[in-house]
Amino acid sequence: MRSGQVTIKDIAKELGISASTVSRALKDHPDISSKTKEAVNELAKKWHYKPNAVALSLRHSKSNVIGVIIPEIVHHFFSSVISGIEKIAHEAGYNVMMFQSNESYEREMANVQALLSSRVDGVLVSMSKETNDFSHFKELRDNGIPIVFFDRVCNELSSDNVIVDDFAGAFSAVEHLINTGCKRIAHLSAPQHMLLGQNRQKGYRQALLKHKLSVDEDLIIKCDSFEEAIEKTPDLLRLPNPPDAIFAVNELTAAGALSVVKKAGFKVPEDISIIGFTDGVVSRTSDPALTTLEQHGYEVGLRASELLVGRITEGDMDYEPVTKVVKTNLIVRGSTKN
Amino acid sequence: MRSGQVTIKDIAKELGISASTVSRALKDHPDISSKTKEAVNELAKKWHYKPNAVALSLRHSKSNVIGVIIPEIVHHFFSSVISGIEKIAHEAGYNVMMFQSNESYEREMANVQALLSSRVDGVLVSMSKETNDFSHFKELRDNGIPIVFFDRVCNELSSDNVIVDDFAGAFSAVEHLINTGCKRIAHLSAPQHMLLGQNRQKGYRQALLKHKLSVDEDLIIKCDSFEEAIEKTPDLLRLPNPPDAIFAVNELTAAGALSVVKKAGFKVPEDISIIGFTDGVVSRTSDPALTTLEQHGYEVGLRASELLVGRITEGDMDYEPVTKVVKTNLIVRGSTKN
DNA sequence: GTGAAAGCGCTAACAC
DNA sequence: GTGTTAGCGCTTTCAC
Repeated sequence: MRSGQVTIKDIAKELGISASTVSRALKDHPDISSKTKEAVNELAKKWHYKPNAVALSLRHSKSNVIGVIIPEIVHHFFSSVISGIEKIAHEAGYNVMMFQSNESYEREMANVQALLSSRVDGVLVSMSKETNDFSHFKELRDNGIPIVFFDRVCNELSSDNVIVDDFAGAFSAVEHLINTGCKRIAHLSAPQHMLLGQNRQKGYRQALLKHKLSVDEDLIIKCDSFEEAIEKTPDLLRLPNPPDAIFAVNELTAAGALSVVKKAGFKVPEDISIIGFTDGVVSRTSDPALTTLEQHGYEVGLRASELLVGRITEGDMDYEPVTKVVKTNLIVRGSTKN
Repeated sequence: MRSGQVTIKDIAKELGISASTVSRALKDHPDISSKTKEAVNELAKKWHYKPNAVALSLRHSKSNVIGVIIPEIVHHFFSSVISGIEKIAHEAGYNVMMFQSNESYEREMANVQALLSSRVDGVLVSMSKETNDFSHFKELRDNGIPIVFFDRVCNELSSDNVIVDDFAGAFSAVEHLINTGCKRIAHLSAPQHMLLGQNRQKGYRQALLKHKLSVDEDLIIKCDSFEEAIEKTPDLLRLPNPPDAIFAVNELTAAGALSVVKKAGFKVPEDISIIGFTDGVVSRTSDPALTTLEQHGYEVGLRASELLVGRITEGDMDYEPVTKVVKTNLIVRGSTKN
């Protein structure tokens, strides 16, 4: 048989007609006789004809591919986002090309170059922690490729963004603790150079202020991983006046704190309440299950993808950037009081 | 300026030379004068020329894209695999196009169609649970596209596979339970049409046999998700002669069983030991932390990707399929006895 | 040392 | 109703 996959030419030759007729027949063009259409469609089916997306891309200067750059895929939040992106993209007829920056600025730039070369129709980005030069993103835009940032966005670049409402989320988490009777609330926080870390801490402080509780700086610790929580939570418990609640910046940190607190003989939530951020499997499967803020990674993916597909469809690069905020919501489970 | 991205023609026109000369200059062809080369390279740089990968793909009938189909990305194992795949692929100059089947046969077929259309150079697949017809994969192969299966492989298809050593892993898990004094070991198993499910069950049975323990079919239940474990584990506990250990086919199932067992008032591991498969965050953070088999997803991704890139490079579809086995190893934690 | 032309697969004017 | 032609961006033989 033919080498490689079946082309329109193969079908044309077999049926003794021209390639353009085959092309038209396949897309049900009104001019073509139903007899020809039938013959073409039958043979196309029999030979498993698949339109060559590469040729179509070249022809139409449109690849129907969107590129995604994320820091690291092995995080529940990011893989959820990808999942949401993938859903919308495929529904809209786009394929998804995936790149990890591994939190490296170098890799991120290389990824952008690959995306430019691939002539993707649009790009979704969550920036690496290292990135503070944005010319590679500008280059995308200069080439008419729309970008939507998500989660790790850039406020120097006026761009479309989809972000999680970190401030409000943190605020409601801490308020929930206060409403259930907690008075000395510790915060295990993310690094403050990340907007996310800043906003969650602000929410924490604001909630305390609102309820006339003083902010004790000893109760705020930079700590944002399971291991770090195992290491640093004991210090909190040893304080002369230990906390009666812990608000952790993410779920693994909450899980770490939970583990330490239980081992130290405290009851959760009776003695110490614990609350996390991001609803992953860990929160659901821990004992007690963790009260947490649902971060809706999947939702972030959906919104970002929708926004991007819209920008691509409009085809006009002269748009007014938009920032969409995905609300978090509190999921009350066993690690906080009623 | 020009609409869209810069092409070789733009450069040619600007310099008053032909497109072919520009093409040759860019790839340092010996025939071209160094003066021309310089001029071309300078302008290419100035104008941020990027070769159009789409045109190259069409020209060379090679897309430099590999497709990946996985059941669901939001699993630590699968996202680790992707991470490994991505690393090797990019090192070898391939981009990665990602598809989720969401455990649906329909979607998996649609994904394969998209991959065929996109003219990817090779495909990596971990099959959906629903899949038991493999003609879509045959179609890929018939079109000269090499496939490497990983984790969820298919023994009806003689194909390249990268698998985790499920048999040995299961065997050592069960042997560990036996060595720590368990006698009635239940198995929460994956569907038996999946090789993975078969092999883990075989390992389970073999370990019992080796240690002269009888296999009680009542203790083998098809159950491979958190929810299912919540639903079905109680049945096990209600048996006239309940188990003193549970070997679960994956980590979420183990976590579900753990939760039920604790709620029912049994002590883990004193009354009932529990062991999982796949080392994700849930196993590390549960209480007690789960003894489990490290499944090395990243390693699986590396091996699978390497194998695929090799097949693509060989360019000959007449190869002898190979199965690579990635070893598991037992991580002993608190959910089993000493 | 450089250019012209053909072709990868497909489509869309433009013919007839 | 169908065929011819040109062109998307690039490479590569074949000229000269």
